[in-house]
Amino acid sequence: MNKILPQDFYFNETVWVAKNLLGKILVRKYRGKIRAGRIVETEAYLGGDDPACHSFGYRKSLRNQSMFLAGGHSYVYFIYGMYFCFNVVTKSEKYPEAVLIRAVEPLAGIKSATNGPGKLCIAMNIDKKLDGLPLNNGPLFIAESEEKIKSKMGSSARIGISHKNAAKDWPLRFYITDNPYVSKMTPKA
DNA sequence: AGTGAGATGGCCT
DNA sequence: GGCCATCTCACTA
Repeated sequence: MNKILPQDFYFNETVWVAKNLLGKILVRKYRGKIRAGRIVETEAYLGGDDPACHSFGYRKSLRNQSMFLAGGHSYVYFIYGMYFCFNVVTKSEKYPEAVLIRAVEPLAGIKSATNGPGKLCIAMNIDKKLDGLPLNNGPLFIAESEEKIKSKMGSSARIGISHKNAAKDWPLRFYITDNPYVSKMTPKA
């Protein structure tokens, strides 16, 4: 079994974590079975000073309270009335920052598409019950990849940010170029 | 290929 | 009431 990432991996700067999660393995244990995928697309959300982040202005609410946990916890929220999105919390409790996992490449036990944040949560059975959990050895964790993947990284503005948002052009989306499982969505104009 | 609308519901002001 | 860190389908061309 691959080595599980230590919690201090997540204490680093959020952009560093977003870039370095590319290639890592997301593992979901559900009813005694393993579902796993290689992370190929992420986005950084920079907490109190990021107008596109749920915790902008350091406002804490029922929905976003998991962002105020220490790095290495999950933040799962419900969006558009039908989808969940999965994030990894970074840094310390003082900084409500996180990395959105936007797409994974299926490796094991996956039966449907994983090339988007809502779709990968369906494929890996990630929902609100997994919100706020430590990503160590529970039903959901992230592990090193054993083989070195030769891949280039690309970046862009984040997807789905309102055109009125001051942070809509911030280049905080990272992905493995030429990977077919990167989402097809494009930033708003 | 690109655009636009609808599904669908919790949360915030 | 309006806004969403989405996705799919139907439409134009």
